[in-house]
Amino acid sequence: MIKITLPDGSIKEFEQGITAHQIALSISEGLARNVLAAEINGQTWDSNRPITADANVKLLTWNDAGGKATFWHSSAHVLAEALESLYPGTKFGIGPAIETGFYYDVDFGEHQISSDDFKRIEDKYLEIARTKAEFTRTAVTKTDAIDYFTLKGDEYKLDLIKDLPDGSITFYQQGNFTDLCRGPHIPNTSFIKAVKLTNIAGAYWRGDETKKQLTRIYGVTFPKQSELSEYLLMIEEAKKRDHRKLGKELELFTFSEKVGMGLPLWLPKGTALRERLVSFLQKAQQKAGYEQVITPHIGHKNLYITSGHYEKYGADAFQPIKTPQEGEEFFLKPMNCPHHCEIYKFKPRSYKDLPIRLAEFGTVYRYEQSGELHGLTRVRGFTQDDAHIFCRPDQVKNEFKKVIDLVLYVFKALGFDNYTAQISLRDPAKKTKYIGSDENWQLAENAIIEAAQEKGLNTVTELGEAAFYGPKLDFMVKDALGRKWQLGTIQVDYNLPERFELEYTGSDNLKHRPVMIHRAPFGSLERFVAVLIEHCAGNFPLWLMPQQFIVLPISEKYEEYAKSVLDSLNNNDICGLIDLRDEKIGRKIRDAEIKKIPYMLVIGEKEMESGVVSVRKHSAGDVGEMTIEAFTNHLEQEIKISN
RNA sequence: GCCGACGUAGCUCAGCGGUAGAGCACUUCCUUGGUAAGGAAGAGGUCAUGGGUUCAAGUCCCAUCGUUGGCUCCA
Repeated sequence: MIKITLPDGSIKEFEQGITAHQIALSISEGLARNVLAAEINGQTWDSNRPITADANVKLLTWNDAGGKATFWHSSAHVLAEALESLYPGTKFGIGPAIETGFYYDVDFGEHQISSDDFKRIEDKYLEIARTKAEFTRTAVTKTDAIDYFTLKGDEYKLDLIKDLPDGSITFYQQGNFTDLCRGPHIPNTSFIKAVKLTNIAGAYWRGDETKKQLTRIYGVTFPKQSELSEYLLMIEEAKKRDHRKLGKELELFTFSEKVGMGLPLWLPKGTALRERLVSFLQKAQQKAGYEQVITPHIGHKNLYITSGHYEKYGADAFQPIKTPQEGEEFFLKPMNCPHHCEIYKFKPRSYKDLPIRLAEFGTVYRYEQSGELHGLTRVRGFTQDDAHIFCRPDQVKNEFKKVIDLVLYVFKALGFDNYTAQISLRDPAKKTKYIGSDENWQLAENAIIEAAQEKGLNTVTELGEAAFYGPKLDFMVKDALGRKWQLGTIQVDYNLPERFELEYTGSDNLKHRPVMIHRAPFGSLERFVAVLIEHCAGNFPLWLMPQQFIVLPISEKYEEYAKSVLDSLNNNDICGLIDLRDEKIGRKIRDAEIKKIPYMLVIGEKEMESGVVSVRKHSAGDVGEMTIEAFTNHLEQEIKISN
C-alpha cells in the first residue's frame, strides 16, 4: 500500500501502481471523466501512469492551467497526425502548448499550405479525435529512438534526440502517429471536441535564422463545442476593440509613411485624452513629492558612454546626429535617466535632501526592427511617464512602497482591477552577470519583497529576470477580455549612480552613493493608451473623454438656445460640442452614439421653453430632463467618483 | 532584419487580362424633422511606387516602400 496526499491535505491509502485516474474514480465518477492529467510531487504525469510510491497528488482538469497545457499539448499531437495523414512525408519539428492553444512546426517539403487548407485539416482533425485513440507512453533507448526517426526520415526529431540523455527518452503514440515526447498526455483523443486552426506563420527551426524555416500552424482546441464558440466570440470582440481600428475611428492617432514607420501622430482628440492622463498623473506625483523637470530630446555621445548604453546598445540604436562644423555626435535619447543624473549633479546633495524625485514625461526614441512595430504598443518614438528617485539605501523600501501606492492609484482610477506584480530577482547561480555588490543586491531584493508584501500585492517571483543593474517589480494587468499586458515598472539601479559618480554627504560628513529607482506607472503613454482603448473598447471613463457631451438641437429654431447651453457647460474640466448639421435628431443621435460620446443633450421646443436639457446617455438611452445646473453637477459627480 | 499575406476614393471593401465600382463620409439643393441612418443631385482614383511580360495590366512577373501575422530582439 502507498499513501497518497491530496491537495486538501487528506491522505488515502491505495495499492501500489494506482493511477491518477483510479484515484479520481475513488472520489467521483464525474471527476474521473474530467481528469486530464495529474501533478505527482509537482511533476505532471499521465493520468493512467502507475504511481509506485507515496506521493502528493493533484488531479488536473480543464480548470487547471496544467490541465489545459496537457490538453493542448495532446492536441498538437493530433494536429501532427492529421497533417501526416493529409500530407504524407511531412516532417515534424516541435509542437508545444502555448498560453492559449498550441502550435506545431512542420516541414511540408515541396508542398505549399495556406489558411485556405484549414477547413480540410480541421475536418480530418475531428475525424481522428473521434476515434478515441489512447495516448500510450513507451520508454525507448536512444538507439531505438534514432533508428525510428532515421527510418522515418525526420531530421528534426533526430536533431532533438541528439541532445537528449539516453534513458530519459519516451515516445507517445496515438492511433497511427508516434512522436518523440516527454508527455504527459490526456487519456485519449475523444476529449477534444472542438478545434480551430487560428494562424499560420514561418518559424526557424530552433529559432535560429540560419536554419531552415518551418511552417508553424497555430490552433486551439476545447473539450466542449460551446467553449470554442465563446472563444471565437472573444476573438471577434478583441478585433472590434483593436486600438488601431478604434484609434482611427475615434480619430485619436494616426501614422504616416512620410513621417516614418513607428512614429505616431496624435490627432486632436487623442491629444486631449493623453493630456488628461498626463495632468492626472502630474497631480498625483506632485502630491507624492515629485518635482517635474524637462530635458532635451538628444544627448551627447559622451553621456551614453558614461551611462554604458553606448557600449551596450549603440550599434542597435538610431545612429548619431553629427554637428556640421565640429563633428560632435549626439544621440536621440533612448531613455531619460542619464539626463536626470546630470540634474542630480547640478549641485552637492546632502542626506537631508534625499529622496529627490525627478519626473519627466520624456519622449524617447528607440530603434525597433521594422517587423516588430505594432500600432501604439510598439513604436520607435514614445513618451515615458518617467521618474527617477535618488535615495539613501535605507530609504529604498519606503520609496518602493510609495511608488506601489502610486501605481495602484493609477490602476484603480483607470479601471484595471485585475493585476499581479512580478518580482524579478537575479539568478543567484550567475552572479557575475550582474553588477553591484552582494550586499546592495541583498538590500534591494529584500526591500522589494518586503514592500510588495507589506502592500499586500499579489506577486510572482522570477529568478534571473532582474535587469543587469538591479532587481525590479513589474505590474501585469488583465484587461476586460482577460488578456495580460505588462504596464508599470519599478526598478532599482546601482549602476548609473556608480557610472555618473553620484554622491551625497551623509550625516557622518562622508561621501555616499545614492540608490536610483526608475519607475513608470504607465510605462509608455502610447502603449498605455493602446491598452486602455482595448480595455474599455473606446468608452473611456468620463474624465478622460476628449469630448464628454454633445448638444443636439432638434432644428435650426433652437440653435441659439443650444449654443448658450454649450457655452454654459464648457469649462476647463468639461468639454463638449454641438451638432448643427441639417439632420434629423435620430441621425444626430446615431452619429453621436457611434462616436462614443458619453452624453447627448437633446434640445427642442420643450427644453427651450422650460430652460432645461433632455439627457441621453451613451448606449443606455434617454435619462430624462435636467436643468443645466443639475447636469453639470451630475457630470462633476461622475468625474469625481471615477477619479 | 527574416518568412508569409495584403496595399483600389477620406473610411470599409468589390473587381483578378479588354473603357475604374459600391456603401458610408464629403459638397450643393430640398426637407425644420423629438431619441440609432429623410430625399435628390454632385464631386472625388497616375488602382502604393518603379520596372518587366502582353496588341492590351488594379488584374500576370520582379524590385522597392508601407501595413499585417509570426520568428528574433527590446536600456
